[in-house]
Amino acid sequence: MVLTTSEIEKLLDNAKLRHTKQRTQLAKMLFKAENRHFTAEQLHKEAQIAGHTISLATIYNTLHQFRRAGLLRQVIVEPGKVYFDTNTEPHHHFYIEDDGELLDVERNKVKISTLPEIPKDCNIQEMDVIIRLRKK
Amino acid sequence: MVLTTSEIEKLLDNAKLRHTKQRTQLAKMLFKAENRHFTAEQLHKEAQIAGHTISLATIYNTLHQFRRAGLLRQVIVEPGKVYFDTNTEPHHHFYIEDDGELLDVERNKVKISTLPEIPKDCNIQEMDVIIRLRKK
DNA sequence: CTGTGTGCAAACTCTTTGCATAAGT
DNA sequence: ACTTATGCAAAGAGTTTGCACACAG
Repeated sequence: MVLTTSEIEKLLDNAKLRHTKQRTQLAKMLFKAENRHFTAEQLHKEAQIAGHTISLATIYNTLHQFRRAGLLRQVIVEPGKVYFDTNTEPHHHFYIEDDGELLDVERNKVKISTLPEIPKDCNIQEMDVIIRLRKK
Repeated sequence: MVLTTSEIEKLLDNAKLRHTKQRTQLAKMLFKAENRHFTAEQLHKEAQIAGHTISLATIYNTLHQFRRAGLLRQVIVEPGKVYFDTNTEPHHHFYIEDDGELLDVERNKVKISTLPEIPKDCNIQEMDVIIRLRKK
């Protein structure tokens, strides 16, 4: 996203979320830089290293609030671990299994020319393409 | 798969797994019918309804043994839940979010004409396409 | 017999929840 | 003041593991 501090404040306003210390700190960590992928645990560690006081529970709460506000997306690539992605545009992923790293793949880099017939009475909600990689 | 009892016995032989009561019962539940998708929990319930005596731990152990033997595949579509799939051919999935149901999509029904550049020093391990559906 | 498999319960990991306290507006 | 957010610890879901006993070869 790469937003400025004042843009981040607008983001919170739009989401009708109070500008608390923790929320603002997390928002800055997430949206001041390029798109990123992370787990709650990773973000927690990172916040602590940055010297912020924030509990893991608050990280989870905040991430879900951001997700509901459309600022984050969940990516499921491994059992028992939820990744979050600051890129909310439709796109795909590389997943490097060796070290659990997620990389964005722009949507137009994967051309899907044929789609299967969708079961009647269903709508497509989303389409995930995960290309699993192993290091040589 | 739709195998006969004797084919299932060969399956276990090839995987170098003893023909124990529980293992054989599970193998029959899984491979005597068409391809299916299920969680360990679901399979456990089903086994109990069928009157089999088998613990959840043994279900997990057996599923992982089958997976190592290449008889099953894992599919990750939801946080905190692992689905298994008896279809080990490369293929894709519909996931009906409303009721947690997985459906196979044959590989040739999804034509991918362009692929992104793979990071150097990596190989494609697998490619998952999950089409998430919602009921109207 | 010998070694592997099984069931149970306990442990573990990740995530969510309840509740008292703290902070925002 | 009033309301919402936070932190902690406890609870929860799904899965894995350790160990004594049971069973297959």
